[in-house]
Amino acid sequence: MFCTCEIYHQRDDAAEAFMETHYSPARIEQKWQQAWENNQNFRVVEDATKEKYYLLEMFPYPSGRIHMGHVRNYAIGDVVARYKRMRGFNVLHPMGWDAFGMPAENAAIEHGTHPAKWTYENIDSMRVQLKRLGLSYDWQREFATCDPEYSRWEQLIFLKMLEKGLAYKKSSSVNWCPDCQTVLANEQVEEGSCWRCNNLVETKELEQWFFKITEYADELLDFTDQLPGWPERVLAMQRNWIGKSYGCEIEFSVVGGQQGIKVFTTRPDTLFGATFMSLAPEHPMVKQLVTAEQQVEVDAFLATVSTQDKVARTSGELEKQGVFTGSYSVNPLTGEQIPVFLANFVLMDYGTGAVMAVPAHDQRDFEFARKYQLPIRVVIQPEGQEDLIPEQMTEAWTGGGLLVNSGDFNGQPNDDAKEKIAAYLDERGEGHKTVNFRLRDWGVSRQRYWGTPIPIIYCDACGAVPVPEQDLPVLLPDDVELTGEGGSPLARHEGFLQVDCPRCGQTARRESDTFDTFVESSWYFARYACPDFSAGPLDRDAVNHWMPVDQYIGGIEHAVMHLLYARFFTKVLRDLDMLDVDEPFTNLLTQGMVCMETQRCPEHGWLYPEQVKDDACIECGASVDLGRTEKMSKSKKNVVDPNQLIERYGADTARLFSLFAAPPEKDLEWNEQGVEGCSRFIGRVWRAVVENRDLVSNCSPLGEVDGAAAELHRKTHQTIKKVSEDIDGRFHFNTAIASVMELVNAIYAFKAKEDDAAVVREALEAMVRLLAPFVPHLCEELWEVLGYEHGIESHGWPQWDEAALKTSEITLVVQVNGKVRGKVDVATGADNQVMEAAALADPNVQRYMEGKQVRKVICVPGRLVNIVVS
RNA sequence: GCGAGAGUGGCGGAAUUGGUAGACGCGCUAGAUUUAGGAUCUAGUGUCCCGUGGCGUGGGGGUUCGAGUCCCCCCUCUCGCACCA
Repeated sequence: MFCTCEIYHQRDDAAEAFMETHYSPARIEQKWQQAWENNQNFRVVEDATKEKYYLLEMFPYPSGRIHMGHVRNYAIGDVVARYKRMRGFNVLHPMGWDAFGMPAENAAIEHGTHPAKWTYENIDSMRVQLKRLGLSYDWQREFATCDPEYSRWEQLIFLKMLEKGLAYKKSSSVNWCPDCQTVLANEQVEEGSCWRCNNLVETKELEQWFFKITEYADELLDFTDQLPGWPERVLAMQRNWIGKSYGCEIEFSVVGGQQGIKVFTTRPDTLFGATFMSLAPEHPMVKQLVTAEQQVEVDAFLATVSTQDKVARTSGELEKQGVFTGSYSVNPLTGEQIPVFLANFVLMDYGTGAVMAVPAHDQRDFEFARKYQLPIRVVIQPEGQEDLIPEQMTEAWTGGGLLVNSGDFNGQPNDDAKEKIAAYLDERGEGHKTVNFRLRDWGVSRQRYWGTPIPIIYCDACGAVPVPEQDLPVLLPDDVELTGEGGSPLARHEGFLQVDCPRCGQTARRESDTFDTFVESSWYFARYACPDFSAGPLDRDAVNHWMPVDQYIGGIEHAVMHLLYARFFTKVLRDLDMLDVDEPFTNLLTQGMVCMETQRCPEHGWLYPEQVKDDACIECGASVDLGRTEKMSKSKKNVVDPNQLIERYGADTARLFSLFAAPPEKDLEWNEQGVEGCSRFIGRVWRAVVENRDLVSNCSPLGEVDGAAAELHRKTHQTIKKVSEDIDGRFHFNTAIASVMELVNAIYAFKAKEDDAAVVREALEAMVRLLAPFVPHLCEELWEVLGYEHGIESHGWPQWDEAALKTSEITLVVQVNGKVRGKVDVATGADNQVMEAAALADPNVQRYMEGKQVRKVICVPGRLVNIVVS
């Protein structure tokens, strides 16, 4: 058919030509994201012919909107994934959703939206946002942890742990808001009050489920020495958290009582100085120790302590308080009767919940003794100092020294006495050496709706009965009303609660608590190996193929909890025969925070960047105060929305700036002008290719080159080497990008003639391929402009040619007495004599040697000559 | 208090094993583009007196032919832990 309006056709052609010569991120980013999806470029299956590489970034909570922290985290990961893929690895790079948690319940309470609806809608919108960044995930492995298919297997793992005795139930104290009738996490207690209703928080004893992480304490600690790919500070934090300490358990008998009191101490050497004893208020022996005369006082004290929340109890700022029980115990070495106190700073869940108090040598005991006028006895005298006199002491002496007032042990160095007193006690059956951990078992019960139900049924006759495997998963009921008050909605949901006992068939009730959401994130990385496996939690073959994660990337805020729980779970899964590795993450990269300057208007408070124009508030025109640079947060309004950024500059620019502005492990300071700079660089890259397209198309192969062309050729290969080494292992993306910028500058500076086309083409191709992991859309498009049909990754990573790096001459620095006085060119590979001769011949060098005697000449081949004169 | 890390131009940051300190980018300055430009290109930009020179990596000492880098002392900042017996 004829067209009646040929003019429009011409216009279309013109428009097309325009679009192809002008960089349009919106067009090419959409084009390539579509292409990757259509071609399934990032889909991965086990492949015995390729080396596997499992790259994982910490999966996000589906809050609904991505923030700059996500952009940075996932941009870093994507560079590594794309680079490794180009290097020929079979890369597993999955993404999913840490989908259970409180924000969904809060949204339900505030807006009446069901947590599931809220969560899945957020996931849908966040997936779109992540895809807009062009991240190379195998989306077919995506899952959300709130999916019943995930819960099913988590519940099964729990049942297996129960069988092995790794999960158990015990009574434990929690923060309790009497008004909201609910349990609060430590971070929901603000200055002793409930974050929601501001009422005073109490502690309350509740029966809760625990995972026996302490059984793995030693292994978790020992393996911190076998994780060379982890940052030292993360390992240090974990060691600190595990807190292994060597000491002694000693039993003190009670005057007039049958049962003794056990204490744990790291200082058995100070035992002769124990002048009283402090027990945790929750100690099980409190009732039997309190005498009738002291009852009233003790009850008052216990009442006070119960109003102090857990955070305050362990904060260190709390005033030391205590009360005498009326009872006495016997110091096993001195035979002396010492009073037994209750003290608010003694914690029931560390050691034995009882402390032998040695006021002369422990600061807390010292303060306590002074307050309640208890005796202080020095048993260690520091060497080379004046003797300690109790009445004159202003603080405890916690250092070393020789024992005094310690019977047969007098005169011994205290380190020796630790061993000897422990041995002596052991002999007499009054104590023994032991180790103690700060790490406590992991309480996993949460009195919440939006979590994985704990698969237990309580029967009056049979007790706590596990839900039979074939009845899994225990599903959350849909018809719940979330108000935020009156405890967990599950505990009030009769339809959910009522169930027959699987063992005896009698009417029973379900457990209404759900798991801590850290449980889901403790094994998701293994499930990515087999997301659709339906015969169990993990497909052993697939998991053994992919695990461990070769590189894990995420925020430092997870240094202890998540990363320790994940390590623990891996060991549990190993011992349950579900996988075969000891540690989940071989290498860990903890990326820094994304920060930005804060801005404040005297009238309107914190301002978003878009509320400021020319350093003035757009509302009132007042000049704004620049605050300090801090982590981006909504409360300070120092945030940049990734979606707006992508709209304005494109995903490639957003990615490039995140990677260029700072090395990954350091904090990144967001700066609009820096973003502009990256955008400009992308424009330069684009034009370098487009403007040279005619020159380099159909050029002859690269032959012998010399002069400026040889220099560009060398620069190309130097850049390939530099970028390869910066990415591989070092993760110095900022310097990798900087070196490509140098190459681009060199391309611009090079005045190409017709017969230089091959050198220019080589430089352009290297530039495009080296940038592909960082700015993939741009590079795919330019690769196509350069005439290639298949995706850029299929061409692999460029190799540098060692021969091309070599120059016939190199420039040496010549120093006289360590100061640079000249530069000379010598042939590559020149020996020391040649170097020295060239250096001595330099006129300026000679000036500085005039009238002096040469003492020594140091030659560093290829670098410098240093002439030492006197 | 304990533990970890950091301190380099106006700013973000380079300098991988001790070998030209300040790569690269931002900002700034000047020039070009026969109009303008928050576009593009080119050049300059640690600092000090005029130079082919002096000084310069938080401060002080040391090792070395040579120190941002190694050793000792001190100062400042950031992060984590903190009544753990």
